[in-house]
Amino acid sequence: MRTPEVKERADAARNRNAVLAAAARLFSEKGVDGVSMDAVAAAAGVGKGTLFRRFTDRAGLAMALLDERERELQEKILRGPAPLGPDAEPRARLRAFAAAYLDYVRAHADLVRLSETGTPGARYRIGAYAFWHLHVKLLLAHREDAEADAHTLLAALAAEHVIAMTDRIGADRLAASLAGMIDGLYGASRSTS
Amino acid sequence: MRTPEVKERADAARNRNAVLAAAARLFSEKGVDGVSMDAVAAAAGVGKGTLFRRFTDRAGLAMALLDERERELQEKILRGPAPLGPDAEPRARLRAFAAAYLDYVRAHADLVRLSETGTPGARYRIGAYAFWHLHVKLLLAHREDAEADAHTLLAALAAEHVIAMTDRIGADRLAASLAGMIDGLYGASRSTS
DNA sequence: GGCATAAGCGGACTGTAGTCCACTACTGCG
DNA sequence: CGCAGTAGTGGACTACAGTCCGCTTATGCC
Repeated sequence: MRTPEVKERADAARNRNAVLAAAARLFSEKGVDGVSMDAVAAAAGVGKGTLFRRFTDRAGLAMALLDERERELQEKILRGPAPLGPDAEPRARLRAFAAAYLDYVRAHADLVRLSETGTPGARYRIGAYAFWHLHVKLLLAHREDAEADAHTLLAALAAEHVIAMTDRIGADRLAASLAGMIDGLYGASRSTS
Repeated sequence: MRTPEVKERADAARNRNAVLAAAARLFSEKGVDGVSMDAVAAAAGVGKGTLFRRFTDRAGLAMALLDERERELQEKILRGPAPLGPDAEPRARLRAFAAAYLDYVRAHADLVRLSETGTPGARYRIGAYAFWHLHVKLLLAHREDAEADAHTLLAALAAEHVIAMTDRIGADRLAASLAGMIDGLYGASRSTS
């Protein structure tokens, strides 16, 4: 988990791990949509109250499960080799990010969708989104409003969209379209710098 | 409703109108999220089964309510004056579409979100999406993969995204970012905002 | 007008997310 | 070591979306 603000009691930690393990197993066995929160609680041997206290809701549980994978990608971006890492040129790096993030979403499609679809606006409030957004924004520093453009680009990487597009045009065409869009952002800069 | 494939029985039509009227009233009184399907059924004086038989689910009810507004915009696009209508240049027309659609979403934010958020992928299956997509695709005919690019552009107009962005950067910056993105797709040096 | 038939109806029922709160048992302190 | 206090627990409970199926009634035909 991301930040235990205060030290966590031993029994609580044990239960949290039990829940994560049970959830991971059930989700992979029956699919994300085939598992109820009751089932997770029962399989983990805890009560429902405990489950919700720790993870807030279904989306929160999904986020916790994604946490590790997500951090791998963040690590590669911050310290890994080019083109993802800091040694690449911005445009190439942004293209690489889009491709890598697309892979990440596709690899965990249902979980990511679940994590983005809980309460309205959930996607935009989670720490991970802030990270991706900051990264893209910095790579778009030449734009007049890099912050807004970063959001716009990330919209096309929302799980809901990625899943639907994978279905109807395939991941390759989606990736190519994103790459083209990125090129457009470098080629048609409205900034004077 | 869009197309009664077969003639509809008189009592059915009466009930459908009662439901739409009741739903419109309740939604505007208490907000979309403050109204349950039971409440709509009760207010319309029909049973729950009837409500679901006609509208399938919550999202379907939202779509039915949006139907008329949506068609107004479609009409302006198909036959209205420039820049939205067919007499404008593609780029200007696409910019105008993005702005107009953005307004449409913002004007009915909760309903549109509801209509897009029902079952996973709902947004992409409804007829309206097909219409917008076709329109954008035709305006992007010069692109290598106009179909994919149209999807990518529309991703930034999903209700979820529009609502979140309105909150955090404001509609104007979102609109400007979309315009810039469109300019990028035309490969051009800038045109006036 | 009377009848057959299927479209339409409605409300009881099911499954699930999320809440609540009385109870339990760690943990730190004296 | 024993106690106080609070973090943690669990399962009964609520609210709601969506399903099911036996009953009702509009409609078209004779």
